[in-house]
Amino acid sequence: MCTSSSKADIAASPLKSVPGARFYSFGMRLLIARCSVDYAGKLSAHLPEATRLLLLKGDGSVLVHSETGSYKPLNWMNPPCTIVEPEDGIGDWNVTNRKGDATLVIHVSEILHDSSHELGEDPGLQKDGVEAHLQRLLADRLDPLGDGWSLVRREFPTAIGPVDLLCQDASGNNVAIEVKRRGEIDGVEQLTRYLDLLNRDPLLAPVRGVFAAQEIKPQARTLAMDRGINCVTLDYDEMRGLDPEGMRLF
Amino acid sequence: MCTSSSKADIAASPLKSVPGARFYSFGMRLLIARCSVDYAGKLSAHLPEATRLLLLKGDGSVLVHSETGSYKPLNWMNPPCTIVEPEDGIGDWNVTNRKGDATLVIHVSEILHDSSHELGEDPGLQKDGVEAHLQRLLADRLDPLGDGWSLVRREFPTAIGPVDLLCQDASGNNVAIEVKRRGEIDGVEQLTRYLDLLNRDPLLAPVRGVFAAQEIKPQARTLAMDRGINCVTLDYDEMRGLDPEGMRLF
DNA sequence: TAGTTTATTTCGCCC
DNA sequence: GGGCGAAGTAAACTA
Repeated sequence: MCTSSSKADIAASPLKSVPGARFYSFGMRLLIARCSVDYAGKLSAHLPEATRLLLLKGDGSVLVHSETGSYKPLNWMNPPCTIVEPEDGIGDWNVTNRKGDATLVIHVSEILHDSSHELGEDPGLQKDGVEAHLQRLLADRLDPLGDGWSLVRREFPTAIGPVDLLCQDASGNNVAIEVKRRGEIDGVEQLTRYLDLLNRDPLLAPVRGVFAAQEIKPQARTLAMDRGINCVTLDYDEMRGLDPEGMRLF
Repeated sequence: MCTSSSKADIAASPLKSVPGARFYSFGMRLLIARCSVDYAGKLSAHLPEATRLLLLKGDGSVLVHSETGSYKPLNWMNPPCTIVEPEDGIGDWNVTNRKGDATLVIHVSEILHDSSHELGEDPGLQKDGVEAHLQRLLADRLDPLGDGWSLVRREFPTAIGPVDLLCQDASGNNVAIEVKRRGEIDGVEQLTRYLDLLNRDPLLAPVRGVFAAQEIKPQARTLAMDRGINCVTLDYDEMRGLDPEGMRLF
């Protein structure tokens, strides 16, 4: 029925205990259980008894998955919510959301698997056509910046975070480049902070800045010009066409 | 980092093995792994390395979940698709869909947990105002079925799933009732399977069937009659009005 | 922060 | 099976 191997069997995810019940704080818990489910919120729904995966996320959200079907769970509860679990796991698991306008009751009759895991924060998804890809395309071919440019490093590290691109122009001067899909004032401020820092390093200085984006808002352009930062508008489709490397993503 | 308990550690879900790789046929596999992910399909997306839950469903679909966030996975692959796994699990897991217009590559650097489970078929979700509620209303008041009926059990369990209602008619004969909002051929087939099973049990046999729905399609009615299954059309509003218990949902 | 638009939408329903 | 519209929409983006 089940095979299992875990590299570590250490302390469970932190749980606050109260008599007869436990509340989750964080961590991810996986249960394979025979259960029926009742949901009452904007609508009412019911799942007849069957064996399912119960996924209890660190933020209190709950997902009920079956063996088939797409990524949408059969039933679920969005965070933030509170889970109250019966003493031995058998019985009603009551899930309520913070707003109090929905409840999910999982009637567990048998638990076939139960494990908890600490995953930590997730850096999150990067989609193409956005900053990450623009940065890659630009790093591969610096043409839009001018002739004779060379790349020093992508994601050049500084104390306050990595600069998107550090380059040298045709004269051999260092240039810090901030890449955005949509260039707004925030981006100019960000680049300004990087330039401040980079220009304190005698090995790099003088470093000037280029603000590169698919679209640059007038206010951002004005601020950039005022601070001596050049603006470059990037044509995504053209860059993608120019650069054979750009065709394969990541 | 992890606590785990499994009731049974028997054979894994059936897997077809080929040199250096395994293909899934069914079962559900849970992996907690350090990984990065690349997706290329209608769009391209990338997940930097982190520890995540990899959910490999029986139909070949794959879900990549983090510890937070709602029910939508960070990344996923819809069924049907094929999973090719590296020899020891470390390395690239290649997921391709049947149509061949999308690929998902999971670069696994460390596996913290790995378990497989057989869940079996799921009876599926029943939404409000419909099946579940009709079932409850009918269970509370069996009037629409005839006089002198009594309820044996709601969701009477069988090997292939729960029967909506098991009743006894005025003569004390068992009757299995399948409740649908819209009665179609599938529902009749479903009830037929239940009846087959129930009638093998000498303690229950003979068990006849009743197909109850708000609306019964002509084809379904014909098939039901042909199999000796009675059809009952349910008037939702009338049942709701008759039964004071029926007013509160679940 | 709130309103609007998008989605690897998913899902149900009708034809 | 293809088209249409809702979804416990969720999530991203814009103002």
